[in-house]
Amino acid sequence: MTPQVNENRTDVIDLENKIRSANLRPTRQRISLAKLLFSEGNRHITAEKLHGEALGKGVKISLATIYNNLHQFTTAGLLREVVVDASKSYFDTNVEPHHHFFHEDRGLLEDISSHRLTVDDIPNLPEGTEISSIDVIVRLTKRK
Amino acid sequence: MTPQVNENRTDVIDLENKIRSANLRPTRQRISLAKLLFSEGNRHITAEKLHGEALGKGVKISLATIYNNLHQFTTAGLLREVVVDASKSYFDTNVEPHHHFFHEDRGLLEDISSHRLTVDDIPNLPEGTEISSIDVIVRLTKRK
DNA sequence: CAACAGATTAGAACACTTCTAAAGAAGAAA
DNA sequence: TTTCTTCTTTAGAAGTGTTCTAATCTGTTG
Ligand SMILES: [Mn+2]
Ligand SMILES: [Mn+2]
Ligand SMILES: [Zn+2]
Ligand SMILES: [Zn+2]
Repeated sequence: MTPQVNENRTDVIDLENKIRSANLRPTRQRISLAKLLFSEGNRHITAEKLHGEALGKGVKISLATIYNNLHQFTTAGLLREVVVDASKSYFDTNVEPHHHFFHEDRGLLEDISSHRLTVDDIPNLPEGTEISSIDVIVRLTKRK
Repeated sequence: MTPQVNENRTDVIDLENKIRSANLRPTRQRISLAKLLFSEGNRHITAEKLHGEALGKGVKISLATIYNNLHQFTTAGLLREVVVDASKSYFDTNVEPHHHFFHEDRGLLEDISSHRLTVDDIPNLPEGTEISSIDVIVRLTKRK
């Protein structure tokens, strides 16, 4: 199955370029993380979960490296951080402006396109400030 | 100045009733906290800041008691918890539905009435869920 | 290759929060 | 009032997610 192999090769090269475009060296650890984060659809994931996933797939990587890279990817605009829980950070591979459903019971995030949900009538901003972002979280529980 | 004294007496009695209405005993610590939290306008405050404030006013109270009571007040509907920072919790004395400006540099919250800011076109909810709350955070930075 | 800057790592440290279990205080009953 | 019960407070230990440290390792450039 050469096509399979070629596809994988190409994928890795794309990921390496993505990493290089952030001025970062494509190390074994970064490539593995990029594969987990970016190779299929959008993800919302915490550092510890990602670490567990990596170890589960046999990728040897320390938790410090997970944090280092999540922050570096975030700084480079490859990820964004979503604040929904006062005790842990979620990283989002969708960096377009958008909003979220948050399933409180499962600790799970789901995107809401900002074309669908809109925020209206934002009041005048306090003097000397500008908007850095607008976050809408629709918190969900099980229907009773 | 008897009026002063009477006013204070009445305030404390109101606070004691507020505490009793939550099925909690009006202890010295609870009355002091209620005074700090509820006696002038709406507040957004963290546990450690409130602890510092109490100590600063000579109220002897442990941090554990601050946390215990913030949670008890929240459960009783006297406070709500606002998630804006992945590393600490803010408690809000305004329990009406409303939204927030968050001054990221100063770690400071400011209310936006939900009459002024509205969220439109919330998409259909995922199967089997219902909305528990909708939080809008308008994050602000210093204007450059 | 050599040389260097950047990256990874284990484990310590940190900040915030929760837990534990013992002592203290409030309210009800008598 | 005194007694009894239940609730509350507390110091400090423990827990949790995250960041730091400083030694080692690896990618890149010449
Ligand atoms: Mn962070
Ligand atoms: Mn809490
Ligand atoms: Zn998202
Ligand atoms: Zn508020």
